[in-house]
Amino acid sequence: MIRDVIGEIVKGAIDEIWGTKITPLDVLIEVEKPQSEFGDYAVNVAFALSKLLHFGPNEIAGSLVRKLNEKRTPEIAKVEAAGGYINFFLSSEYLQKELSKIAEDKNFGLNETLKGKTVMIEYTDPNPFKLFHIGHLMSNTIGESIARLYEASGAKVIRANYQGDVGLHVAKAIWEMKKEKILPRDVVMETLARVYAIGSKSYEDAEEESAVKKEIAEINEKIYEKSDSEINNLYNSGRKVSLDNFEVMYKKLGTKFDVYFFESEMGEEGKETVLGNPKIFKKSEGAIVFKGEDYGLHTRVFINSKGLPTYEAKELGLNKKKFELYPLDLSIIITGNEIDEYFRVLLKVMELIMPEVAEKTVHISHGMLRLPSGKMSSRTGDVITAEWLISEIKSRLKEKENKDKGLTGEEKENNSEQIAIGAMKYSILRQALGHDIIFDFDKSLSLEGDSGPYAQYAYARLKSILSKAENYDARSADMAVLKEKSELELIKQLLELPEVIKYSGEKLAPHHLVKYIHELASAMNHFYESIRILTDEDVPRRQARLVLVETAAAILKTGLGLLGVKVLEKI
RNA sequence: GUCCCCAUAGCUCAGCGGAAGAGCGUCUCCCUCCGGAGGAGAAGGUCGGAGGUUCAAAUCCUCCUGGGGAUACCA
Repeated sequence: MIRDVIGEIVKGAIDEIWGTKITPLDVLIEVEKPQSEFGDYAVNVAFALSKLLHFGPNEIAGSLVRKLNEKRTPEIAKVEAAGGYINFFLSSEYLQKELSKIAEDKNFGLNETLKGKTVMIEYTDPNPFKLFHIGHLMSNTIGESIARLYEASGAKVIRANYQGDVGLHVAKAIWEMKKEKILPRDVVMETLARVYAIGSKSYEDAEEESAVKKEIAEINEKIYEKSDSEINNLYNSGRKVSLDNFEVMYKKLGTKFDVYFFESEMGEEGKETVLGNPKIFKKSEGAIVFKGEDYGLHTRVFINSKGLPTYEAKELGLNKKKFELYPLDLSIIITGNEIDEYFRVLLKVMELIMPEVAEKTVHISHGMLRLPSGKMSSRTGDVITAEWLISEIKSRLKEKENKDKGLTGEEKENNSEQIAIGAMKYSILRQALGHDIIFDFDKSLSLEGDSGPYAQYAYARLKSILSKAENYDARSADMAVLKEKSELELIKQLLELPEVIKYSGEKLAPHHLVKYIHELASAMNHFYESIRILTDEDVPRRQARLVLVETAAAILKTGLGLLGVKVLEKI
């Protein structure tokens, strides 16, 4: 890569000038990307050298530039010293040559740093009997993007989904279903949304030791024991309706899970694990707990006073099972950040009782999507569902629909769905993980500028140009005719892709890729505003420009694909 | 109380040891021209405050202030 080339020649120059005084190991040569007006790449070794050599950074940078200018490298057109920095400008010849290479490289951008590794990524994790809300949308969007980034680095990715099909939330819903005398066969999604909201409100409003709380606790136990046939029937029906509903959403979002885990399957394993480690867990007030305070954490209950495993115990079972079922090199769990500290306790417990699992398990979290009024909650019923959000974006898109491009009704519908989902995913992935997104429609969900639709639109325009073009061929076109600034800037941008993919994957940070995509789409828009393509009289140049358009479109498609955003040929 | 996370332009956010950035919003321009969900330009910041480390701090450390989360049988 070009960074390595620059690093090498700088190292060579340092060695030639000061070889007797310092070794190249004394200083770390970092090649970074400065603001574009300073150059394409910059090296700041002069600052570090100035301390070792007792000269000013400016003077040292100047000496290095003089040395670098003595022998030219074909990749570099110009080297400058400025304010202690050494700035490098790439040559047109280099850019043109690279473009011909990537124009024919179908796998451009991908790398093999994780080849042979198996990685499980657990994400989305919705709970049957509850709605699929925007929190799940966030988890799904982030998890899917990270899964794709890992695949782009050569890993075998197993997409996992852990769904909470037992627990108090289910009991609350069934309690209300029983009260309303709902028959199992009549249960639909709307029923579940309603009974859960009412059941959970009743639970919250009820006094301690009240009949309501007792009844719900009793149902919870019966679900666990599967001892009551009426409850079993309601449970089975509600569970299936929920899961089918989730499946529709996964398909819409473009996720296909390889494995589903259920909370109901983890209780036994988890309970055994806890009981099998009496040195780690302690009895306290009738429950079995882990005293986190000994490790600077807090105490958590693993088996409650009724003898039932809590979520914590089940999570132990789950993580154990993951490694029993698959030869994992890494297990990533994605959740909301409100359970960060809970997870720190859990990981500490895992470290103590299954260190081989713990050391390969990573928990990363995202912030909450918040309403301006406060925390989003599905308990009180003011939940924002994924379904609602997508349809709301769709209706906002209608206001700015383009004039007719000869699309059928079906194509239009598919377009608006994909643009809405793209806009939503883009705005989730746009910011670094872990921070809350204050969900204000007009502010946080942009459809212009740095947004999904902007990138999809740039792609559609390139495709539109290509669809009107005569035959052109990447093998015969000579890229040396591409000399305009906008052309060269676009090529530079294209060449960044491999590094961005690698970096975003390593850092588990899709937002770096999002930033790149915006810069790429912006370079494209600038490019086709400033030059003519189809009407260019110079035939060889027209051919070369078409190859550039085609390559740029392919790279934008790759990049958006890694975000889980679909491109559209026509908008 | 204790423990985590956060504070950068009017708003939403990048940057996380080297040269203050993007989008939106505001103000100017650009459709005889391959799609205006677009392009060109301008205004706008002592990076919450105070110390410290460093040749160099938005970035690292300490304290303070303000916001969010967690803190025993929900997840």
